[in-house]
Amino acid sequence: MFDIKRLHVDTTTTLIAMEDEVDRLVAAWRRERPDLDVEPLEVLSRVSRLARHLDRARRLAFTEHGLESWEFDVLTALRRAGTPYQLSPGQLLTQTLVTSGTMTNRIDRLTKKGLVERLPDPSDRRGVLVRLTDEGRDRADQALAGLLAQERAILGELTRAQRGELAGLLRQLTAPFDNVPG
Amino acid sequence: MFDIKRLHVDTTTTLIAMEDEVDRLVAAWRRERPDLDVEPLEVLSRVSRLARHLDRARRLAFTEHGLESWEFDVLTALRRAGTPYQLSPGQLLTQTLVTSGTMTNRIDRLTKKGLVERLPDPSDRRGVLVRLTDEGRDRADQALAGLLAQERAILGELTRAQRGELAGLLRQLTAPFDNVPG
DNA sequence: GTGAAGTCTCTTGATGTCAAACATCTTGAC
DNA sequence: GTCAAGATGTTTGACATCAAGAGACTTCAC
Repeated sequence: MFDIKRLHVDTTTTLIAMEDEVDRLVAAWRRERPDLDVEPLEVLSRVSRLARHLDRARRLAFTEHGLESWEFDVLTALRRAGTPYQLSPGQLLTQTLVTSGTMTNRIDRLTKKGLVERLPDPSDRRGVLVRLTDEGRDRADQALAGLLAQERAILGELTRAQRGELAGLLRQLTAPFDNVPG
Repeated sequence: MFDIKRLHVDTTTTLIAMEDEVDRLVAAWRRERPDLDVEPLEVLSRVSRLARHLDRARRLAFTEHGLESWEFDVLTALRRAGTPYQLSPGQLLTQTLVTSGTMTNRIDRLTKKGLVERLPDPSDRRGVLVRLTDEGRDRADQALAGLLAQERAILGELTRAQRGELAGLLRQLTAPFDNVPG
């Protein structure tokens, strides 16, 4: 088993490692269901919970720039595509992990706000291309700067080496999802 | 900068490290905005995306047990509390990271399904206690076993030591959120 | 005791998301 | 050519979530 929790049984110096909600969660399971091996929760429950915290923090950061989180997701996907800043709804799906109906709705709303526009795909008459307007591009750039500042603050807990290690381990978990069309 | 990506420029042996969507995302930003340091995304975008993938996988696993994800979250929080399997809505909030209105709604629906029941708090007349029914307890236990099996499969990518390391690094990021009431 | 401030849960209204069905177009085997 | 299978984007209806605020109760200083 892991000894990590041993590090902070001494409550006088919590500098070494703070307990988090998942520690309490896992301890509770070990008490209630000692027959079960709940070790997987140590990793994956933390991922889920951290993501929820990040969602909330991002929401706050974006409202300062007059954007919603979902708007940021779509606008930056287009921004990353480079000139002429256009992608198909299908390409946007794989980047944002939402369903196609949701994406249609998002494009509608962004079009109404003048941040993107819909064009027919010249090479496939079923298809559509979504293009960023100039204002959409500016808004995306501003919000990205804000987001990075916030994320840097959150990651201040870790050294550069730790961040690299964490990124590598997470990549091993995400790669199967991203590469097998699931 | 990180050298991690260097590991898999050789496309003949991808055993070492597979590229994921965030690698592509970061590469795109470095091309489009070379003036910006987007290193924080290497960690936090992976956390968010992995969480979305996990959400989907969990949803599938739970439907096999006739439960929704949100039902699982509430039922297991009560299950972990131990006999007599009851908590206040407020305690459930902090564990599930939803707003109070959402929790009210969840308790309503679980009550209708006969999985929990609402009792007046004997020590505080503003308060309520939510208690698991016998059926609720059984359903929670079954679904937990299913979830753990699935999570073990996902984590098969990593060695035990890597899982321990990952858990430790994630704890450092989640602890500030969990301990400073935010 | 009394009042102000805080806590706890529920209600309300707006909104975003999903799953599933659908219309349109493309592709490839024959 | 033609037709079935697949791909693409949209529509629909149900539903869960959130933010904000209201109502009921508790706590604590005085």
